[in-house]
Amino acid sequence: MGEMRSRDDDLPAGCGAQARMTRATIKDVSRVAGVSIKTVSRVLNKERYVSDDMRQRVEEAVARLNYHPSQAARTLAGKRSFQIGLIHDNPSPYYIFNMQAGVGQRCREADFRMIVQPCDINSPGLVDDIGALIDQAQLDGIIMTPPVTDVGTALAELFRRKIPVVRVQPGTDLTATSAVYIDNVQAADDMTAYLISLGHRRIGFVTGHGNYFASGQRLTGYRQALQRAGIGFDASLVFPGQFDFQSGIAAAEALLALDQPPTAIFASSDEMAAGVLAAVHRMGIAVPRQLSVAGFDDTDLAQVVWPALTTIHQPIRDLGYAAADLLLEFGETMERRQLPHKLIVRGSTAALQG
Amino acid sequence: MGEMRSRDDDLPAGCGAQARMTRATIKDVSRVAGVSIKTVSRVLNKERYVSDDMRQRVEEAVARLNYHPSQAARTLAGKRSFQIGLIHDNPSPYYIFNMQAGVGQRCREADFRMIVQPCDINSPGLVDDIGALIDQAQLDGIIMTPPVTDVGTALAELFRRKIPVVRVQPGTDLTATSAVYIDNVQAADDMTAYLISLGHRRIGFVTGHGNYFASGQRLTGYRQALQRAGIGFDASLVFPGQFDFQSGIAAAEALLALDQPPTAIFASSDEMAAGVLAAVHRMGIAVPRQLSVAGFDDTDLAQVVWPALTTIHQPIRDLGYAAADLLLEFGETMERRQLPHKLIVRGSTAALQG
DNA sequence: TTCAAATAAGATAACGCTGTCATACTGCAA
DNA sequence: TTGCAGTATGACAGCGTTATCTTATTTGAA
Repeated sequence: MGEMRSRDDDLPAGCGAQARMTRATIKDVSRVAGVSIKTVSRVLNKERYVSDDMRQRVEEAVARLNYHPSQAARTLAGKRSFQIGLIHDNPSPYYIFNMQAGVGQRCREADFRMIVQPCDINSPGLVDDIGALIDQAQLDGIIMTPPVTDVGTALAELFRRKIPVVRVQPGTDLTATSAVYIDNVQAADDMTAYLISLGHRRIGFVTGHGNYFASGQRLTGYRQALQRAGIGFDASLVFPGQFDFQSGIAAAEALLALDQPPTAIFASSDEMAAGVLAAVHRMGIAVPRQLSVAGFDDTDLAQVVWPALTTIHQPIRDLGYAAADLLLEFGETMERRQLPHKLIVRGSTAALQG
Repeated sequence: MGEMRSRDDDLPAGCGAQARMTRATIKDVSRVAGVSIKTVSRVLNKERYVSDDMRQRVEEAVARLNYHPSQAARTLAGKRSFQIGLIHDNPSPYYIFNMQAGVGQRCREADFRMIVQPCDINSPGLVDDIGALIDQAQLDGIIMTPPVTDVGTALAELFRRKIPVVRVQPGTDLTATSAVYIDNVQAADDMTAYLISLGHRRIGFVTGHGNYFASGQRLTGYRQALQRAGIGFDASLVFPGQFDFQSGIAAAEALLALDQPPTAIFASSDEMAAGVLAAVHRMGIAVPRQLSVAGFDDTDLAQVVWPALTTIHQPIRDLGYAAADLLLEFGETMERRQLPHKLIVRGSTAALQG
């Protein structure tokens, strides 16, 4: 493997003090501003005890030289790296994209950098990989998304290293770290109650993947709403899915083959709801006239299928922003933040036809 | 703003040589292995002129101490940072997710790290942001995706810094940097020819966003196939889209309102094809019986709408992998790599009904 | 043999910052 | 007037690596 070639091979030979284009350093800034290196450092780090005069001179020099501090040098010399890690094992582009967008925005505001690390919760090397990441990058904090949030060995490793952690929608050890989350139980309850309000009594439910605690929480919400409405729980109306499109197809086929098929199907992800729609289209069943379909998440997908999905909006980007915010504002101090979900009504649900 | 709290505040007081949990350094390794620091460095960097004996002793010590070199120290001391940047201004989660996956995989193989930097091509600060990123992180190379690929000022800045660059699907200055790409003209030609082979003569075309050169290339391919088949080009069949869902809806409404509506619509993105499907469903037109619809990209979307889209598979993940590969293998040396696309036939297209 | 080149290892100086300590100058209460 | 807290600046030693130079030792061709 050749790897990268050196970049400084084209110097005009034989010229000692040639004006090489080289990055400005803090030393250059201090010289131009006529102050000490330490004073420049103070200004850069917004420390106290710097006179306005100094601050201004430094800032001018920084601007003039277009100086940007070396991340590496700061990390090496200081106790902080200004980097946080986002660890995920999530196959959904939509989820990851928005999570990154939220975390990334908060990082940018604080001049932090986000290091994204995909992983595999079934890999035996998971814990080592996380440890290596923290060691190598000297991370100041970690954000985890489900289902990595609930891998005990990984959590233990993080505690061992005493690194601040924020988990998004954790399922276990709820009080062990800071966390941001939505109320999945209430959200599923809301959707189920909405379907009931449309007159539906037999409501199919497609669960999510067993690795995700949210799956169980959503099922709980579904049962809770049924109970409140005095509708008996019928286990045959619950189909175990995996959050994916194929699960939705399988669920629709199974549920609609029942003797008493449901008049509405609530899938606990938009992907699965899209699967339900596809299967149902193939069978020639009209949505929402003959069957109401609801999803969960409000991904891009929800607006792109036909008919557009009634679903629960999960503020993924905001969750990411909040997670980073907790990390940057509170560090090790435990803090929890619940964000609001929202029922979004679109064309895939309708009142039960007489 | 409190920012992160210090992490070393919980030392049991009054204990000098307390066994603080602290990262192993190269010095520790050298001591344990009984060799010099430099020899450890040589082994770590796979340099020549190290005896097998030494190598083994060092490797054992590394494993025993669970040592991971400090990224920061390496970057500061060396000429390389083992980091490359991925710069994008792309709103598509699917595209970004897969691009990151490809680049990320190649990086992992080479023990490099990927820094993802979203940007805004219309922001006046674009060039400065890119410069700051390179300075701060001391990047060894840059990968750019469309449409940032074709921002002249940004390119100029990269040249000024003499940093290796690989562009994905560039539209301008084709020979200025290394590049990976697919043959958009041929791909659109393939799809158009396929539709023609199904008997279609009036084929609507929905173009992509003007910022992307691929948009024009796909239109060229469409015209090329028509011409070869002896079908006259009808400008009224071409609808200007923006690559998004709404464009597809608008396109379908416009094209199907023509006196002589098309029997097939080729949208140059899956999103737009999904929009066409949605509009068409609403109008009660059956796909593919009454109208064939084709997309481009083969995103997740293509298999999740109904009917599933006939589309061109664009190997986004592979493009990312190839881009990183070019960067790591060739550095500044110019290199180009064209990847194959593939026509994927699914349920949204059918032979023209007599 | 004999000496240059290839091989193998170490000592030590950077790299560009931050932390710590020292220094000096301000007030302002005693 | 003294002194002491608060304010403002600088000198200098690291941080954990790699680069450069130096010092053996071995190899191989003349």
